[in-house]
Amino acid sequence: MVNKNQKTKLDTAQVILDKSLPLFARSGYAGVSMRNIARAVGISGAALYHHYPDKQSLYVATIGHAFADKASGIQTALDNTGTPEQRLERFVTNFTKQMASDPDFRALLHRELLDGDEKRLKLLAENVFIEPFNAIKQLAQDMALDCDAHMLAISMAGLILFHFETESIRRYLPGGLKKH
Amino acid sequence: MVNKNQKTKLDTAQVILDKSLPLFARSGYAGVSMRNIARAVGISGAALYHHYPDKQSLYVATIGHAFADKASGIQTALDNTGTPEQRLERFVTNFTKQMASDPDFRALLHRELLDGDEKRLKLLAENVFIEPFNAIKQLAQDMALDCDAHMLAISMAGLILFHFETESIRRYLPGGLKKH
DNA sequence: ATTATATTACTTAACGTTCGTTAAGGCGGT
DNA sequence: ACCGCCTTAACGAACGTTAAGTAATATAAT
Repeated sequence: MVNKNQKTKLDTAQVILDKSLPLFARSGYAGVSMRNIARAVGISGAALYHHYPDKQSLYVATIGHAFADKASGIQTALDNTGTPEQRLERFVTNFTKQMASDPDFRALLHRELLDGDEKRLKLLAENVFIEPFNAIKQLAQDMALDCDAHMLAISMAGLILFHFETESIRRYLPGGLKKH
Repeated sequence: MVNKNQKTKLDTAQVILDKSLPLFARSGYAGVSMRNIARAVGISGAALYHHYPDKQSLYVATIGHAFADKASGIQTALDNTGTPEQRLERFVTNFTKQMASDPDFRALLHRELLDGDEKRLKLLAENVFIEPFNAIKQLAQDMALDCDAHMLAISMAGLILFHFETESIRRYLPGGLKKH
């Protein structure tokens, strides 16, 4: 009989990923210790090494898990029904809602853009962003916009994400409160 | 006679700020040790404590110094000659050039938006960004745009900064190379 | 069915290193 | 003689990681 007990190795490994994600997102790689993560999971520090060989591997697995989750979420925002204008608006709305609902993912994304090495950035680009990126490029062509599609896609993401990134500081700049 | 020797306390304190800035920008607060900074400056670790009481104070002084520098730079990009359109284009050009020329400042800015506490963010907002922010809001009014001036100013900054932020990952997304 | 063996998932203790920080003192300029 | 600026040496704490052992479960042999 397999998995009679619920606490198999796979389960714990998943719990570790789920618990370490917000820690890494909030404090960054160097700001979170293995003992910290272990405490959040509810096991001893040494137990982490039965699931991941070292801290770096755990970190990579964590962002991999987070980005895989998001990639599937973003993909559902991409359907090809309706006029290009409708599709664009639907995508922007969905993308904005998804980013709004997950501050941890946003923080992790910004951290990776700051600190990620070539390998991780390439993985991130090819596994998460290439699909929505190409979808927006396609949209730009369908709407017969004459501007650079690459620039347009980046600009759209920037417009959305930067408003979240500056959320914490905009309270100190003159302007409104209810923006979404 | 004051300051006959070049190596006064003030000078060293400035050198410390200048040398620690790129370190903090590249690796973040927790990723840089006092001994690291000391080595970059060329003094012993203990000597740092003759200029700054602890690591946190040194970090705050570093970002304060970096942001004060940038604030004066941005201010020169704001003159009131010409039509609103000319002023806007001139400001965007200047702002973009300044951000392009200082990756360390950009990294430090993103890190502060991620990690800065209330006090530091407030300082940052009131000492660095309020002036260009208000200038853009004024521009929006002069050009009789009917959109929200607060949103517009944030969006403009986001459009510029996000392109730099994603510089490292755009190499892996289909699109051009020469963008500026 | 019972016993022996292996494996899994964890524990506490400890290792060597690096961390922020302090103590104590040297050395040149006033 | 004093003071500003620096040194080396050392402190305790926290770090990533490993060692050794335990209790429970699965597998296999009798």
